[in-house]
Amino acid sequence: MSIKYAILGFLDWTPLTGYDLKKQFAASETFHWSGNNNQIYTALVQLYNEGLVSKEVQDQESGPSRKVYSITTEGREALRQWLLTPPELPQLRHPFLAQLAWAAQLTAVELDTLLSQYENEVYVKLRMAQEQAQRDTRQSPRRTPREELLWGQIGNYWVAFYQHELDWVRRLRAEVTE
Amino acid sequence: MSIKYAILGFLDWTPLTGYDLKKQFAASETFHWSGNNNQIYTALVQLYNEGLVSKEVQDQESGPSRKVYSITTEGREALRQWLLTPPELPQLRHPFLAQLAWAAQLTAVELDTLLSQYENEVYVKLRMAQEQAQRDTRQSPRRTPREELLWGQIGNYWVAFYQHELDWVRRLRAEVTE
DNA sequence: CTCCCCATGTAACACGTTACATGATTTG
DNA sequence: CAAATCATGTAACGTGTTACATGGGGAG
Repeated sequence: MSIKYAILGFLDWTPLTGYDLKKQFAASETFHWSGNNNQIYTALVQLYNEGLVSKEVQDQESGPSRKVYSITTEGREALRQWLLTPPELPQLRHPFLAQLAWAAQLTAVELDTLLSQYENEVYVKLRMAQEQAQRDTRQSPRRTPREELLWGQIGNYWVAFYQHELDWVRRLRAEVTE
Repeated sequence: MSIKYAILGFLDWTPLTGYDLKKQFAASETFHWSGNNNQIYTALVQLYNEGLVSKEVQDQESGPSRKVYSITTEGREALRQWLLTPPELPQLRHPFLAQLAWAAQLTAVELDTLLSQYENEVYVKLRMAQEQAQRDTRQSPRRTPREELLWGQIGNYWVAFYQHELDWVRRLRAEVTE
């Protein structure tokens, strides 16, 4: 469960509640746990039991009490250890390729419709990634130039990925049409 | 469970056993169900119950009896319907980006080591994808030029993906070093 | 009045990976 | 003699998604 380390990373930045973390995860594809209640709250409990985070309960007049989590010294050490572990390769799941694999039996029009739909969806995603990257760089209050560079290149990564995808499908569409 | 449609696709090509399918899946990243026993055999049972495939049991003198599955007319129809469904966007899971997000706290040497490890792993993957693509085109006994084109572009896709990844990490490494 | 935000959590389900279990035949 | 290949399947576990449940406060 690498979500634990992602959480430790955010908490190393500043103390946060489960709800805050949920928003952080939802905001970036890099932390792909799509704003997932289930995993975040259970991971926080586990991290707490392992002593990697501490919590401060703030009772509120209305609603459930906020639980603000902070990283502990042990947590910082665990995070650092994880940072040094060998990198994992990306996992790309691409059901559309499987669809295309058998799509030769479609008519020319049907196939082009499929490709054009895909092209549009990718285009929308690309725009979203671009806006996200801009938002990130504009307000980026990163701690060091190194961190700034890394976050910049990460945002960049997603833009480039969808751009690459778009180029690919456009080329394919052209080839299929002729 | 889109694995069912992937199976139907292969069976539309030629009758196969579960074991054959397992090898097919293992051979290509496009069908990302990593040669997964569990899902293949249960999916076949389900497809059979739904009447989308038929099976011929061949008793053997030794070992378990082979079950050769063929696609039925209903199966062909289901496959065609699936081919026309709106395309799904790719899902890219990239834990290394999450690692990088917090890697600014590492020393320059540690960070470069990490990036160089990653570069090597991606390079290996790229080479594997290239070989796979070559093998595919060389022996490709595809049914139509359209199918040939599509399979070619799919193999191509994986090569381009890892190439893109390699370029990205090399650029990043250069930027971090200076 | 409805919808969204805050804030916590649980439950059910779907999907994926690894390992286990059996056992003959072939290859190194 | 060990190992990989053929060929079937099951079990356990881990991860990920969606929906449910509760309930106050504010905005449109």
